[in-house]
Amino acid sequence: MPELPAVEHGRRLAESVSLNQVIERVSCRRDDIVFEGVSPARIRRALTGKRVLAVHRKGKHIWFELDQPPHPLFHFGMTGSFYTPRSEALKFMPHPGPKDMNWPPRFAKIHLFFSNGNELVMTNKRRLGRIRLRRDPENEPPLNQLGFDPLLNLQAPKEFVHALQARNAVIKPLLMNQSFIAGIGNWIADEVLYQSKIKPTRRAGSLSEAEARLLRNKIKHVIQTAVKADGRKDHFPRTWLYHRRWNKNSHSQTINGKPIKHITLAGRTTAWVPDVQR
DNA sequence: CTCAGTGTTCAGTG
DNA sequence: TCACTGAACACTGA
Repeated sequence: MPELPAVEHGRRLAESVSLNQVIERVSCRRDDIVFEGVSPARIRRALTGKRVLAVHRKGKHIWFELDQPPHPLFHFGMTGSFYTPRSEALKFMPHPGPKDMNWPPRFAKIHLFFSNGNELVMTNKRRLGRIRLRRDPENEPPLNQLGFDPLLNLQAPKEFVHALQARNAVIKPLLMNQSFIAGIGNWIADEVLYQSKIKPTRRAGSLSEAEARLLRNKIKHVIQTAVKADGRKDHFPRTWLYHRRWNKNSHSQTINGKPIKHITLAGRTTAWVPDVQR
């Protein structure tokens, strides 16, 4: 599910059920991939009886600030999500068991029970997500390796222009480089380049100041708009490439009738519009 | 049966 | 150090 807007949606959901609550019970099974070697016993010991003081996000990472370390960090990978018993999205979650048994959802990796009766589950279908424990999350990997978060700390235009001009990298992979900017993934990179009229194979250092400024503003615009849509992608503006990028047949086109081309960059499918992007 | 996918990391190369 | 590529991870759904 997750680039920055979807992760922020998850953060808000988690905050809404857990803020100032005590974690009364933790249910999880051993999973040495998702829990990165942390045993169920250690997770339970770290979380049970602790109070949630805040739920933070940087880039695509979420972490709970507890009243006592270590603090849990969550990364969704490509297929992770938070759910509560009242999540709308649960209706679309298939479950192999009898009907009306969609709680906890399929692929649940950790299930938290709070003192106010609320519950929160993190699912992870493909197991590319991670749940970690850190004593000082912001000053340890992976959080301290992240670049600036474009929702919380977007660079000033001048700084951003200079940061781009200092790089020889291809612009699209650079936008997805989490140590440069934290939170942009495949579809947002394509969207902001399309809206900025910049060809995804351009070198960052080749952008004019005007292009770099426009790109910065589109990053801000796309992310803020997607965050406001709060998980409802059908609320994204109809002009966005997003709605049409997945159709990979040779006739796919934008809302204005411009052909959409698909190439591979940095191992990822890249949708772009040659008539618009230079 | 094959393959791509809203992600990340690591090894190998230049 | 920087930059790029490909493979690996893991598994569902088209």
